[in-house]
Amino acid sequence: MPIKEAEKSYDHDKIEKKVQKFWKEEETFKKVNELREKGPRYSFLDGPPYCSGKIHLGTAWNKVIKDSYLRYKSMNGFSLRRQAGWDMHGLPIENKVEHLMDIQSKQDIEENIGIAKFVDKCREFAIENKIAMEQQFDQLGVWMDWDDPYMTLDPKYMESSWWTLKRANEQDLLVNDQRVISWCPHCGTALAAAEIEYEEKVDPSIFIKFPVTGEENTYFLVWTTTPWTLPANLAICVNPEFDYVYVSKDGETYIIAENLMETVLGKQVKIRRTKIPAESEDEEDKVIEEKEVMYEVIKTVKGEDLVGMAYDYILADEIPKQMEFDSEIEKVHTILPGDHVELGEGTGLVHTAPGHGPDDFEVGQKFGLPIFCPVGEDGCFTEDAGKYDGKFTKEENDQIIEDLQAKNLMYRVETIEHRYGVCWRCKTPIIYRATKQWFLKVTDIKDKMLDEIDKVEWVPKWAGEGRFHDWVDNARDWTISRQRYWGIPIPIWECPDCGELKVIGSLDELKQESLNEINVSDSELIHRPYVDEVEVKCDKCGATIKRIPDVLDVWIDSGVAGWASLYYPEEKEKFEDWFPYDFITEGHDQTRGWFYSQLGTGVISMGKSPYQKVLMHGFVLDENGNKMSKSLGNVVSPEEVIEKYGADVLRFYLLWASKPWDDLKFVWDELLNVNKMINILWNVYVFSTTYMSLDNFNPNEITEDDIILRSEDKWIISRVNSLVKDVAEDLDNLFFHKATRKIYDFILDDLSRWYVRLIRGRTWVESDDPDKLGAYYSLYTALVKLISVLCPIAPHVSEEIYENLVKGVNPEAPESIHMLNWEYDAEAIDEDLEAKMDVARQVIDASIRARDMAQYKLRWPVSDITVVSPDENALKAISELEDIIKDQSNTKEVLTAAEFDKLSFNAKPNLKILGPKLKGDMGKVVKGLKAADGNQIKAELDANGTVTIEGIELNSEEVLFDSELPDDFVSSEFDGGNVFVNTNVTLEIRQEAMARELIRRIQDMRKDLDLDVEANINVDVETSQEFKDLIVPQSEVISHEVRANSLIITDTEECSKDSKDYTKEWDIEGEKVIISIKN
RNA sequence: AGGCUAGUGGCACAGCUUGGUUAGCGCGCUCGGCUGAUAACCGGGAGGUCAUGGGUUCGAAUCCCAUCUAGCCUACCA
Repeated sequence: MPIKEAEKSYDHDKIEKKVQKFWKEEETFKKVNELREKGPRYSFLDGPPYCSGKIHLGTAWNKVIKDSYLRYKSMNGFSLRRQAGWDMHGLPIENKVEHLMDIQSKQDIEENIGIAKFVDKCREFAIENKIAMEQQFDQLGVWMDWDDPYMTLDPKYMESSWWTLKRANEQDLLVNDQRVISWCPHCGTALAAAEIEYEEKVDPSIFIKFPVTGEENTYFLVWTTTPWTLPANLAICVNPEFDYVYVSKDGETYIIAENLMETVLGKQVKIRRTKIPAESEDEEDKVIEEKEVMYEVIKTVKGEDLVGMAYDYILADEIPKQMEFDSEIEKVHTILPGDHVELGEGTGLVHTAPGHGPDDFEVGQKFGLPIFCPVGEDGCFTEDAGKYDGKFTKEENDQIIEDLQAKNLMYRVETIEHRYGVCWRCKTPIIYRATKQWFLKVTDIKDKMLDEIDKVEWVPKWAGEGRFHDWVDNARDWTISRQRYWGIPIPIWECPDCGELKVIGSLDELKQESLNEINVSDSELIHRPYVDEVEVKCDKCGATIKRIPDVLDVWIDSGVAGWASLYYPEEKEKFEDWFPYDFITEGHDQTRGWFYSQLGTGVISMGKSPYQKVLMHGFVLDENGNKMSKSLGNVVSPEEVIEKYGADVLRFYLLWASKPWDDLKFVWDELLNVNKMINILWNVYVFSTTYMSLDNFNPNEITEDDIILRSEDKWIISRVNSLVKDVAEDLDNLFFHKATRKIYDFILDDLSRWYVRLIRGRTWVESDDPDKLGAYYSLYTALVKLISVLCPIAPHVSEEIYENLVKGVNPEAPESIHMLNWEYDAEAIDEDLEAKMDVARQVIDASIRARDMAQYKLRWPVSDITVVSPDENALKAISELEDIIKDQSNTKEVLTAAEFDKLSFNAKPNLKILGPKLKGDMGKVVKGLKAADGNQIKAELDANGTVTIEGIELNSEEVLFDSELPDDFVSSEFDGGNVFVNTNVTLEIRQEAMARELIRRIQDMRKDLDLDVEANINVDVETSQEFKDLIVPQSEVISHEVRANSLIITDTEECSKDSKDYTKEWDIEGEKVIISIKN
């Protein structure tokens, strides 16, 4: 089968659909994997995207990096595991389902809908979303094992996470503790640090007067932005090191940190200046200064002097519970020392509510304060809050302020704009609550985690060394319990009587331990609510015990993917083959997410990091550098791009536009560049197939004897092999931007703009000319190599070209381009030749530039050009590639020289030196130099170092030269020297030039007629006697170039033409020329 | 408040590791050319205080310090 002529234009939609259909029907992905089965393993783990239903450009980028890299690895012979992963549990889905089912609260779920139904809905929703996203990835041409993915809702996956918790418990890393944690009042659950986002929020900023017990009109000034925590206030902290002042103002005394006094109370002394104009000019204006003291400092004490003082609780009437504490516990409502108190904001006296702040909690524990938290899981005050019972915390801010104002305990009320934490999904501002939660004691394994980070190879380096290291270093214990429904149930059964824990590590274990009969599927059994019903026996006291009701933080779900996706430890074989992973890659948001959760659970389960190399990639931003978000309305969807330009263009663009670890500004105009590149590749392909199919070219039937390879042929073959080599290096380093930019430059510069241009003439030759076949062969080789480099990145268009170019002529060829090995021919690389070609190109560019500036048409030949360069290697390159230069510069001869001897020089005196030296004799020398032949003077100076003018000896410093080009020359610079073009038009040149002019017009007319490239024509030309004489000697050339069977050139008078022929009248260099053609 | 990253013509980027001609490329703009790859190509031109300020050096886009701006991450912003 021969090479087929390609479709004239690049239709991405048609090609990509066709290729994807081919992959599906032929199960190409599977076959490629089988092909590499025996190769060395390269293990990769897909970070599971959350099943939100829609992928965005960031997700697309992520998968494109993975896909391109893995396709490359596969071509290098590695056996891969390309299992897709899906993150399918968690609050985001619960929130969406709540929305769909119009659910308002947890109570709704538990009492009206039922957990079973709610969980079912969540499962259904997650699976629907997964399917939708699969299609989107598929459209991108991402090759992953979509049929056998790992899913966090898979019971076999989930039991692995149970095992991890069991491991944690064995190492005493699993603890239940009362602590103050972040809490989402809407979702009614604890949140981990990773689940909190920050937004600008406006909150009250109030200064409260806490009356000092037993001292009339004396107050501690305290600042807070959360009035709703005041009902839980149990103490005030001061820093024992700081100085505090007693200030008397408006009849009251305030205690405040000295450094913050003026910030809060204002300037202590105000100065008013009154100017009294002077009465006469001799006197100066009088200024009267009046000092007004706003308040007075009575005394200064150290913070530690305040410690132990008591204050009257400010909401004593509203909250009876508070007064119980007051009477029972000594430290309640007193001043306590705290090193955490700083002077950045506030008053230096910190309102302390152990139930509402992590620091406060610690202080409370230290001094034996009760952990008083009169707020329920819905964010509403409880009975303990007395007057405020049942009200939502944040909404009660105003009421509390009002109550305090009524008691005259408010010093000042303002608002403040600051960043405040919100729930990552429902955007509700979080509150701090003291609750009992389950924790992984990350603080105990932190050192090990930090060690492991150092062993991992990070790309870029700062991702691990800076960012991630910092995050882990600052990590607190990980709150893993969630008071929700759709998640992995925490496998802890706790005995209410003796407190004994039983942590179940697998489904089998659960079934064995269960006291109930189990008659539901594994998938149901391992989810709520079924697992809640399973009762087991307490190992210690024998009591029948139930599971704690919480589910796991979803970050655990994905954190355990390394072994859970391999069903370890229930299954061992695959685990041993693939764990730990050679490579993972995710966005920089995953520093605190997946990179962290895997490392934590990995150290707990395996004692090491599950990954060995990490590429941390950037974010896709809009063209202004802003994050794409629905609220800004600047989101560009991958589908939109694919529809306009296709998946290959998008894929290439994503890897080309920025360094992988930098953020990527998505700019539509830039996409056009890539689109253009692919179009040009396609044009080269069309160009190739047009001639190759015409000549029935079959590369497999060519032997060395059939072809002649010119320098440019060897050059392009060398270049393409260099490309393969260089791109491999870049891809190995994960420098996708460098790899794609090299490919881009190769297609545009080397292949299209240079090589195709060089060989254009040769493709016009008919018959099996070895020179033409040499061009075909080289072009073919270059194209096939090129697509094999391109195919990991733009897999569709490469496959399409491969199908025709390779499979079309070789039935034995692998059935997909993705089955090729990544190879290059080191022997074919000739760096010396590549360097020489660079010189030749520059010379040609320079000569064209020179002609262009002189408005000497390139179409007209010149008799010679002279390349002048001091660099011998450059001159050598030029003579070696002389034919190319001749052809492309349209010159009959290429001369080289170290110096251009046709330059004429005019000598002139160096006035700066000669002026002072000669004085009166200057005139003579000026005249003499002007009259003399500059060239002669230069020669003499070069030879002797001196020259004598009018009897005066001058040295080379004293004479300057202007160089002058002869009229017939134009010149232009290139990197290594100058090119001089001889533009003298001889008769011969004029003849050839006019022939070219004529040819150009006939070609133009052929095009008008839309003739086939190979069609023959008959041409009549009528023109003046003079013009006829110029072109007749060129008849043969003209006929050949325009494929004319006959060419009749006549004087105007003799003319008689057939009116049916296509006839056009032209003006060529002032001559009237009438051309008729017929085919 | 701390950490990380970045700031180079209108736009998007390279160069910075290892200091050294006239800071480079593409797009865009503009003027001109070419015409059998033509939705292509070639040439000329305008357009840059390399964020700012210091320092080191014979010499700084590049190294150092400080500042500003932006993005991200973090924080016990009470």
